[in-house]
Amino acid sequence: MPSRLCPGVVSFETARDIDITRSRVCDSATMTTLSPDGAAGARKVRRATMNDVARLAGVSIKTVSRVVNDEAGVHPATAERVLAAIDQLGFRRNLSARNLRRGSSTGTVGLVLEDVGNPFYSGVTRAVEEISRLRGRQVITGSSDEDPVRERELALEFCSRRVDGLLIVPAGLQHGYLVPEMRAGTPVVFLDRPAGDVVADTVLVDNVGGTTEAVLHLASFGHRRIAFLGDAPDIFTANERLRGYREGCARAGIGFHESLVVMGPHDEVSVREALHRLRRGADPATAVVTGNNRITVHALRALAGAASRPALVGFDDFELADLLSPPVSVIAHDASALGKAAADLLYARLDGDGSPPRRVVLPVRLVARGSGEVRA
Amino acid sequence: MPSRLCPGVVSFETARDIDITRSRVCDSATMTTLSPDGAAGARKVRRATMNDVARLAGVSIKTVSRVVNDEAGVHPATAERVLAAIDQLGFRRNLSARNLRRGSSTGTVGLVLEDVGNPFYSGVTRAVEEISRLRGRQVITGSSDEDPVRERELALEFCSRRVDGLLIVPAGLQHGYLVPEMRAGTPVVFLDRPAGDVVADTVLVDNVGGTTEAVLHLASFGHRRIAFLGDAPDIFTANERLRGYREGCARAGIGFHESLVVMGPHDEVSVREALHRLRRGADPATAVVTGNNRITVHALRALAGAASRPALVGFDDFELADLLSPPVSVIAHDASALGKAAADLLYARLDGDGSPPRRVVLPVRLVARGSGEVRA
DNA sequence: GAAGTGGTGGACAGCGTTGTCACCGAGGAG
DNA sequence: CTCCTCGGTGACAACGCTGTCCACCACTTC
Repeated sequence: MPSRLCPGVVSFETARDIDITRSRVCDSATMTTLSPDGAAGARKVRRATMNDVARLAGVSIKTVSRVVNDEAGVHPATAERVLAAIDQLGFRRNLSARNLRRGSSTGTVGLVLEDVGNPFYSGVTRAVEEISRLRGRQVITGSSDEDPVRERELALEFCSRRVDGLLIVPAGLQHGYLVPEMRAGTPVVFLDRPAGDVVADTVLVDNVGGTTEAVLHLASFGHRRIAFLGDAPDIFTANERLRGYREGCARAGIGFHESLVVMGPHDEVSVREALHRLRRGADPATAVVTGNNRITVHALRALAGAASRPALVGFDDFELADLLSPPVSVIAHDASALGKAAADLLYARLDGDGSPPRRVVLPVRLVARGSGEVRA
Repeated sequence: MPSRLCPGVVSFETARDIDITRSRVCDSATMTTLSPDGAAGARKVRRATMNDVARLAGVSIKTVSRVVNDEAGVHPATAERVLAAIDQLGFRRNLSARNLRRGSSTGTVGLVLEDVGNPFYSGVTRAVEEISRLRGRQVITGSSDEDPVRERELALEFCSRRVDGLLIVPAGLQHGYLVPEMRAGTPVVFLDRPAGDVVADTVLVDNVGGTTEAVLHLASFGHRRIAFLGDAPDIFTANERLRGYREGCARAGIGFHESLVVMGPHDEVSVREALHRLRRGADPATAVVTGNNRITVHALRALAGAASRPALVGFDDFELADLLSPPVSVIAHDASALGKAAADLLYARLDGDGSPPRRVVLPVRLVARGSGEVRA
């Protein structure tokens, strides 16, 4: 057993540094049955084609095609021979060649997002996959890591693969590169953020409304010094949420104070420092709105040991928010609803919907759990 | 603003029921610039081919190919004309046709897992994607939802698409269907669980060792009535962890009691009931080992309001475990390490590694945070 | 003037499929 | 016996691209 007992209480670790050199390796002797080829390995072997099957079965290639495609008009005995040959050779129809010849769709859609590893986007991915499954299509994903160049590479690569449609969480603001693709008939739907300079279907969440609501909610508990910790303002959602914050301040009649706003990019340290700064001095912040779930989590960690806590409302819901103490109030929106709405829009286009581009804004909900319901 | 203020404190909700019919829709009039085609839409248009480009540029198709592929020996002026034509027609090389002709790889690998939406697997996905990116390959994913039929469909579909390799989190125990594919030279690596009846590369985590360690850890704090809540025993990892639990009980000298084991499938209700049952009576459990992160979370929710809590160690780490009170002790293993190890193995095969199939067992780590360090 | 030489471009085949059309032999109608 | 139908089958081209090979046009060199 390679790991040892840890006697003490240690802080959170992601176990990212597990030492792979200490991994155990068993050889095949301890394993069972059914080796695919004595000594296995990826020897580069030409795959059997219909031609090979045809030769072996003593029929023409066309007959093989008929059998493979379940076309009528093949003598049962012939079909039998063909199937036996297929089995013997391990033949599997080459979909690329098929699609090429038929000029039909490739049965794939491309999904470009910021990071598949982020739970929010993996929820989106799952929803897209689910809808695509019903439509008989496969999903190819790629993570842009918020890099416009990478986004472009991915999207165009997908186009070269002739995806039937493209779902994109935009990383940048320039999407002119997609115009030829769209003109060529590839529908594109933008998710979570709009494209900068292209008119296309877009699915967003109500960033402004949600943040406004968060501020009003906090103000209704008597808070007048409400801070906002947001992501880098060149990210669409961050900027929108900042707008919502301003709007909320205005509507609550508490004024907008530059000094209460700290935009990112944020990491654990910067959030900690920002909170520290905001909460000292003569007129400290008594409440905080955090601009996304990463920032919320950083904030919670920074406040973990603190004697007093500001009231807190976070944008984005996250698992276990209800089990923390106090439970965290959030502006919730649903990754799978976002993915579903976008996929539905895409498939409507693929079904021939030629109406003008739509912009769908999904509602958000304030989920009050406790952290935001504290009197000033 | 479609949503309203929620005055009270409500319990956790996933916002899954957001009403899409209340979504706002803006028409394109409110949008900006650069419409791809006056009235857009996915009119099915034949995409420009090299032939079209050649005609327009007044050169042969081969010359276009040369330009597109940056081959030497094209007069700059000719290249210029070709590039202009490409631009005008929005031509983009068809990768399927190219790969078909060249007999080269499709530059894709297939990843079949249980659910992309699950944070653990999305971590795996991200790692696989990252490695694949370095190798210039795209990843196609599919979720089997623990259904062997679906897994098989996905894997074979991927093979039809001629993926260069396959990474599979097995849903069932029969994988003979992959033998022809493996024999045809498609390398397959199994992740997280072994295949039932095929010898192939496999990457696992140390399920037995981890659970044993959890039990010994709890026993070291004086617990002698340690319960185990595990997933359905036909799932490999669940069964292995049960084995580890037995082993731990044996080594701790506390005996194995059938009545302290409750295997799944589990949902929130069944976990709640199981815990309730285990903790009453004359000789109640004073400690619990939970068999995966879902079960751990269910257990935490069930215990949230309770007056007294059993000591708890969960298999699988999860975000925020350190911020709960008490912080949750876990057996941690790393999704991205798993994905990376599997991808590395796959690419080694693609690079020609013909050695016998390997089984890699990644170590796990006990991360003691508090919930498990409670005296009996 | 004949024979190389290097730079430029095209004709053609073929990757693995499928759509079109034509063929062949058996059987039924006239 | 001829004509026609019809089930079963195959030859062939083509999908979009690239590898091979060859043609052509200056030029240079003997």
